[in-house]
Amino acid sequence: MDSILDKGYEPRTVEERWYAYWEANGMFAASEDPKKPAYAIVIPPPNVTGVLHMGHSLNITLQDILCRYRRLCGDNVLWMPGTDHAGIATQNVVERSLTAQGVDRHQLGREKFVEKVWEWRKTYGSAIINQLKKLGASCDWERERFTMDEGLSRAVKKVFVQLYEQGLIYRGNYIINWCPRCMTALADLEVEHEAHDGNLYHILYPVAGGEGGPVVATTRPETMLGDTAVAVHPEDERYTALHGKQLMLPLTNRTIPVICDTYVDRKFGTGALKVTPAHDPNDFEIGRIHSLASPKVIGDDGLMTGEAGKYKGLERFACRAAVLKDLESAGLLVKVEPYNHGVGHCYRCHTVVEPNLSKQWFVKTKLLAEKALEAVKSGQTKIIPEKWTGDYYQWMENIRDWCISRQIWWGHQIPAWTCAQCNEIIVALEMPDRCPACNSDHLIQDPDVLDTWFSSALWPFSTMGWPDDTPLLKQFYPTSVLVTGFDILFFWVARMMMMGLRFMDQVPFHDVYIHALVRDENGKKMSKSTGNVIDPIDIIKKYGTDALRFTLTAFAAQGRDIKLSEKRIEGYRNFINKLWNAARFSFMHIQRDHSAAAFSDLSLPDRWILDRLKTVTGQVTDALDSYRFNDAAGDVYHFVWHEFCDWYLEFIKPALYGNKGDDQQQSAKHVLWRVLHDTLILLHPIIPFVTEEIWDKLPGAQGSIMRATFPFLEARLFPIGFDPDAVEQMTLVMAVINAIRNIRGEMGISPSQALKVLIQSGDEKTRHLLAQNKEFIYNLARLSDLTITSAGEKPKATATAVADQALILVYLEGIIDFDKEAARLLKEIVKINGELEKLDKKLANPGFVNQAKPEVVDKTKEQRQEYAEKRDKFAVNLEKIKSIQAG
RNA sequence: AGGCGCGUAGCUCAGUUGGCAGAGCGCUACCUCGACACGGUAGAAGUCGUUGGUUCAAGUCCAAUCGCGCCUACCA
Repeated sequence: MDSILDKGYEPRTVEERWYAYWEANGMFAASEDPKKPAYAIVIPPPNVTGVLHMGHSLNITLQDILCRYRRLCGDNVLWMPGTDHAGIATQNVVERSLTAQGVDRHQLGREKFVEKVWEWRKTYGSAIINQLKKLGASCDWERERFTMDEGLSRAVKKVFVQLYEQGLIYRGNYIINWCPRCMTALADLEVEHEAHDGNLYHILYPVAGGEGGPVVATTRPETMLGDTAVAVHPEDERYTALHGKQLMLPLTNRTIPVICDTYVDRKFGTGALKVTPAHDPNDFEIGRIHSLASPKVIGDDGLMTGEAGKYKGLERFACRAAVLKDLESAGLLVKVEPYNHGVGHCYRCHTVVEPNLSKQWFVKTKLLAEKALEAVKSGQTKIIPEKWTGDYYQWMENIRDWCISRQIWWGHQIPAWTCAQCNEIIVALEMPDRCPACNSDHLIQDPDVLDTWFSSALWPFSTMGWPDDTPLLKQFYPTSVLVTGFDILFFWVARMMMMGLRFMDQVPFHDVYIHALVRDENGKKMSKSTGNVIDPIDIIKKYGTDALRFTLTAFAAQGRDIKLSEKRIEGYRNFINKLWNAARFSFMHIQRDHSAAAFSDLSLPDRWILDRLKTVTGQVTDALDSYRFNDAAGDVYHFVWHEFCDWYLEFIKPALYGNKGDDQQQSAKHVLWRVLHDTLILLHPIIPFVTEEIWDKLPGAQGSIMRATFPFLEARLFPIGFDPDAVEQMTLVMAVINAIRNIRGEMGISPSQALKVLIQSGDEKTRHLLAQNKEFIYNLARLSDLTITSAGEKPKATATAVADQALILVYLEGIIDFDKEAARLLKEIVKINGELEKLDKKLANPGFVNQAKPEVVDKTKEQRQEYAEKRDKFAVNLEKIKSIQAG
C-alpha cells in the first residue's frame, strides 16, 4: 500500500509532537494589536493542588473549542491561564505531608510553614498545568498567572483597602461557621448541608426555687451549657405564668431568665426555645436584642471550654453523651425523639461545622449585589443556558454579607494592623511606621488571611495587570465569555460580577456559559475529596485526547449532567480513525495542491457534497456561536461518516480510478481536496491533534491548521453555493440504491451476486436523471444490468421496490425462492397500510383540513398519495408472485 | 421548607419555535468488493414515567401524580 498515512491512527506520538510544535511556534499567543477583533476568555483557575478530573476536561475542552474556533475566524484570541492558591485546600495538603514527616505546622511557625507551601507549589504546582496541556489547551502560557503572585497580591490589597475606605468592608463579632478541624471560619457557601438522622432531646428547665418549668427541645444538648435564657412567644398562654421568672440551668449552678420574643415558633417542639448566643445564629440575634451574655462553651478546637464547668476539655460529641447521661440521672431528660435535620459540614474536610462566635472581616454585599443584579437584568451579561439567570437573581436578591477572613496561614494576609498601644486599627497597602492615633510603633498585623474566592473574584482584571492601566486591559476587558460549571456560579461568577463592576465599572464578561457537571454513576459530583474520580489521563492514554474531547463535546448538551461511558469514548475514537482512513484514502489520489482549482464538469455527487459541506459549515458555525457544542459535534460527525465516507467516497471511486475519463477524475480530485480541506478546519476546534496531523500531509495546505481560515468566511466556496437540485437528485439516486440494497439484504442475496434490474417510471425527468447517473447505481447497488424504461410490460419474476416515482424491479429468476419475496411484500404492505390508516384518519378530520397550516395539509396529502401508489405497486407484484407460485 | 432539573430503543443520551420519534454502544443476518473489521450492507427494537387538560395535531404547552437528582434555607 503506497499511502503516506499509516493504517491506524496512533494518537500518542502525534499529540505530543504537535503540542510541542504549537507552543514552540507561539500559536497560542495573543497580540496586543488593537486592530484585530479581540476575543478573550479567562480560565477558571484550577487549584494548584488539583489533579485533572473530568470536570476540568470538559471545561477546558469547551474553552479550547471556542478559542481555536475564534482564531480560525480571524480573531485576536487571549486565553488567560493560571492557577488558584486555594487557601484551605493547599494548606491541608501541605500540612498532611508535613504530618507524614512528623512535623506539626505550629512547631514550624507561620513563616517557615508558608515557605514550605511555596516550596510545595514550586515542586508540584505545575502538575495541573501540564495536564491541561495534555488536553490540548491552547492557553497563552506566557501570561500564566497565580492568585498569590506579586501582581495579583497587589490587586488584592488595593481592593481590600479601597472597599474598607468606602465602608464596604467591616470587622465584627459575629456568629460564623467554624470548622474545628481546619480551625478557621467558613463562609456560608462553604458549608455543605446534609440530612442527618439525629434526635430531638426534650429537657426540663426547672423554675428556680419553684415548681415545674418549661421543657425545651434541642438537637445539640451540649450547647445548653452556654444557654443564657429561655425564650417563649409573648402570646403563648402556656407560658404566661413564667414571664420574668428565673430558671435553674440544669447541670450548672447558673440561673437564666425566661424572655419573650416573637421569633419563637409556638408550634415547634414545646414552644420554648433555649437560647445559646455563642453557638447558634438565631440565638445570637435574640441575645443581641435582649442584651444577653454569650459564653462560649465550645472552643475553637472543638473541646469544651472553662465556661462548660466540669465538662471542660471534653470533645464536643463526648460532652453531648455526658450531658445526656447526667440529665437522665437528674430526671430532667423528658423525652428523646428521632429527628431528621440538616447538619452543616466543612466542604473541605467534611467535619461537622460548629456555629461559633468570633471576630471576623466581612464584605457588605448589598450594594455590590444590586449592581451585579442589574447588569444581568439589563443584558450586559448574558447567562447561558438562560435557566441559570433565575438562580443568579435569587442568590443576588437574598445575598448576605460575605465573611472573608480565614484563620489559616496560606493566603493573602489581611492588610490591617492593630496598635498594641491603643488598639487603633489601620488598614493600608503597606505596613505603617507608626500608629496615626498614638504614634506607637508597636503595630501587629491581623494574622488572618482572605478567603480564596476574594482573590478569584478579581481574576478577570487582576490577571490583565490591574491596578495598572495596561494595554491588555484596554484590549481584552470585558472578556468575551466565561465558561464554567454551575457549582461555582455563586462562589465565583457572582463575586466576579460584583468586583468587576465595582473596580472596572464594566461587567467582567459578556457571556457566561454554564456547562454540565460530570457526575459519577450515582449522580454524585465527582470530586477528589469524595474519591470517585475517573482519571482523564487514563482515558487519554487508552483512546487519545481527541477521542476524549470529541466525546465530551458530543455529551455537552445544555442543561444536563454528564455520566461518562467508556463505550461511547470508544465510539468516538472509531470516528477519529474513520476520518484518518478517509484522509488516507484521499491521499492515494490527491498528489497536488488543488486549492486554486476552479470547479467545472462536476458530477452529481460532486455538486451534492459541496452543498452538504456548505450546509454543515453553516450548522457548525451557528452551533458554536450559540454554545451548542453537542450539535456542532453531531452535525460534523454525521457529515463526515454518513455523507462523505458512506456515500461520496464510494460514488467517486470509479472517477478517481480514472474509469470515467480525465475530466471526471480531475473534478473529483478538486472536490475531494476541497471537502477534506474544509472538513479538517471544521473539526479542528474539537479534535485539534488528528486534524493537524492530516493537514500536515495535505498537499497545498500551508503551515499549521491553526493558521487556517474558517471555511464559512471563504468566498471561494460560495460560487459553488447551495445546490438544492443536486440534493434533490442525489436523494433519488440514493433512494434507488437503498431500495435495491434493501431487497438484497432482506432476501439474503449474497453481495457477490450481481443483480439485473429494470427501473420503470412514467416521469420523464426521473428517467433522465437515473439514466444520467446509471453508472453510480450500477456500482453501488452491484448490478450486472440496468435498464430504464417508461411504464411498460412488467416482467413476472421480480422483486419490487419503489423510490419516489421510480418502480424498481429486481430479476429474481434463478436467484431466490418466491416465498421469501411474497412474505417481504406482505410485510411492506402491512406496514404501509398502517401508515395509510393514520393519514386517512387525519385527512378525514375536517378540523385538520380546515385549521392546520396549508403546507402541512398538502404535505400530508402528498404523502398519502405516495404511500397509496407504493402499496398498489407492491400489491400488483404480490399477485404476480402468487401466480408464479400457483403456476 | 422553598427553588430547579431529570424520567424517550437493552445501556448512555439527543430532540431550538407543537406537524410522520433520533444518535452512539449493544443485538440479529450477511460480507475480507483496490481507506478503514476501530470496517461495510441490511435489519429488529420505543403505548417518549403515569393521569387528565388545551389543540385539527402533544415527546414538545398546561395541571396533577409517582420515582430520582441537585441547589438554596436561621425553625430550636
